[in-house]
Amino acid sequence: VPGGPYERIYEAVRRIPRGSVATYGQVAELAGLPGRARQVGYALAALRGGDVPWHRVVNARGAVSPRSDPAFEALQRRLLRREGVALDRAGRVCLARHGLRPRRGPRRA
DNA sequence: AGCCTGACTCGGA
DNA sequence: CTCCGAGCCAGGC
Repeated sequence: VPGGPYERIYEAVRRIPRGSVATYGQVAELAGLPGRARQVGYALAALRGGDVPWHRVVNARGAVSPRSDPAFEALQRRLLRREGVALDRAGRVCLARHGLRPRRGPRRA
């Protein structure tokens, strides 16, 4: 739905740099919807392809949120890895390294 | 209208 | 570390 409230969320997700990830809460804030992390998940669930890098969104623990179809979880991890995002043994993203950070660049030598 | 569900998060036990 | 409860919003019945 173009122009709908979801567009702001999608727009925020598009702003996540390649090789970085953001939490649902951060996306909500970037979209101007503080405290509505859940709505972000809902909006992303409504995605049907398109140019939204949904795989760069993870939960506050840095883990890929469980979803109805586990196949997508694997896909998300694969897409992240393809972008150079490191995942630990527990399958969690190193937020300290790839987490969206206003202060410190995501990419650091 | 109410009730249930879901890609969430936080604080407390 | 894990489990629970409360707050959160949109949709479907």
